[in-house]
Amino acid sequence: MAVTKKSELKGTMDASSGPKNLSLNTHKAGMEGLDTEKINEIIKRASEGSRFYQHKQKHQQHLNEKLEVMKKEAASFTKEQTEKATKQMDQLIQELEAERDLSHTIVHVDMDMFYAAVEMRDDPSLRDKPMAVGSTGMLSTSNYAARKFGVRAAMPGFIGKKLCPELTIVPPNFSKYRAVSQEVREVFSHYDPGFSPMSLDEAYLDITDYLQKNSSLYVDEDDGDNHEQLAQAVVNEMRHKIEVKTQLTASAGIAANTRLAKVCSDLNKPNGQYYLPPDRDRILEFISSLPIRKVSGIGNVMEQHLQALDITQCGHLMEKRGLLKLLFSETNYENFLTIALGLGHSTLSAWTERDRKSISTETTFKGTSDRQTLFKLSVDLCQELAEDMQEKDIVGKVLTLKFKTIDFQIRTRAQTLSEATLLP
DNA sequence: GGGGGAAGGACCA
DNA sequence: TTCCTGGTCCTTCCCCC
Ligand SMILES: Nc1ncnc2c1ncn2[C@H]1C[C@H](O)[C@@H](COP(=O)(O)OP(=O)(O)OP(=O)(O)O)O1
Ligand SMILES: [Mg+2]
Ligand SMILES: [Mg+2]
Repeated sequence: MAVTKKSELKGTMDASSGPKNLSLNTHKAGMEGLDTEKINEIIKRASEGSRFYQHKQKHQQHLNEKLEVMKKEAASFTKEQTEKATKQMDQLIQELEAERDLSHTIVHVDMDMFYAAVEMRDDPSLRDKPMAVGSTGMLSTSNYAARKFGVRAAMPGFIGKKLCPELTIVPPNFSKYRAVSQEVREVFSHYDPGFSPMSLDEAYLDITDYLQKNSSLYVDEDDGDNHEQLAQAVVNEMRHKIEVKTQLTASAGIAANTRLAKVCSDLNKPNGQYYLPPDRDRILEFISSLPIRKVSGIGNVMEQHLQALDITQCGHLMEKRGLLKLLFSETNYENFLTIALGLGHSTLSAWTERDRKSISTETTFKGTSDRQTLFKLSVDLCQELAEDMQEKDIVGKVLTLKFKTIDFQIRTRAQTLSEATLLP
């Protein structure tokens, strides 16, 4: 059992932790095309029979049933229905196209194997050795030597050890990562004072202004169409500055909007960058063969839904747009269209000065049903959360208790308070 | 049809 | 033997106006 106390400022809930499909998450990042056969075998053997694995299988089974229902529904639509839906989607496309904005240059910067890189920098004995940051219970990230063995983020440490017995596991030092992150952000602010940090190790920058004002520093004037040269030079310099300042490398993607920039930052990892020209045809060409899973927001479950409809690349979203309109919610099919068109936020205004919506603290411990033990843990978490809120000068309106059973079911109980309150 | 509340779930780093 | 933590946003259901 695990217990969480969460205080929220608005009114929603959440859960966490998403398992993978049936085997290893090979798509994400790091090493491509190694002996995945063997790796999956080891993972399966290590986890088979465990409560976690049982839970995962149950989840997958439930999903399979839903996929079957969806496929039946998809087969039941008439040609007329699909054609009509396609026409309606075409109308939407017109509206979306009218808003396409290719005038901004957005950069997504993402540090390479961030936590692991910091630990390797500060302890030379860890370099060249496979290592990961985390605990026996869970790894936050791994270095590239470890990724060769299939050791990855969101993998429990004990499985990492089975894949790679010589793996060194280092406990995380969050205050250190926060300090490094601060240094990196100082570099960002030189290129875009309004940059949007998305986590400790990544941020979006809108360098449109910077390019316009400083182009003469990087390229010869009157050189015709030099946007690529200019943007590449600026981002290269930025990554270089980060490396000089922190001894850590970063990768970057340069494109006309945040969605594309994010995809691009992954393409030449580590210590590389990728430039996608702000040109409609080039963007559509790029996006059409892109695996849907590479798009931020499409996870394991949605990938399986789409795969069941033979949609694996973003271009397929366009081909099957009528069917998608009939099967999915409005938010979903509109999102699919923007993906298929290579659209996204071309400014960072959506992210500026967002107030936080929730604050929480949770802990996982050895399973118990003992009332007193659970009560004591709850009180401690409340205490911790209250201190955290006091420190950050936050008041809450909704209090949520979250608990996780030994078979990984997550339940939440929430109560709205009549007044925003600090101490429950 | 809507808003507010409660519960659950997908996804991200 | 063993599968984290702290966030965001979306969907569904229910009650009620
Ligand atoms: N599932 C997770 N749980 C906790 N922390 C995580 C998790 N995934 C990632 N992190 C942390 C550790 C990472 O160093 C940091 C940045 O994530 P991310 O950029 O995805 O990977 P990375 O920087 O370690 O490697 P990469 O070189 O692929 O970018 O966030
Ligand atoms: Mg990273
Ligand atoms: Mg990242």
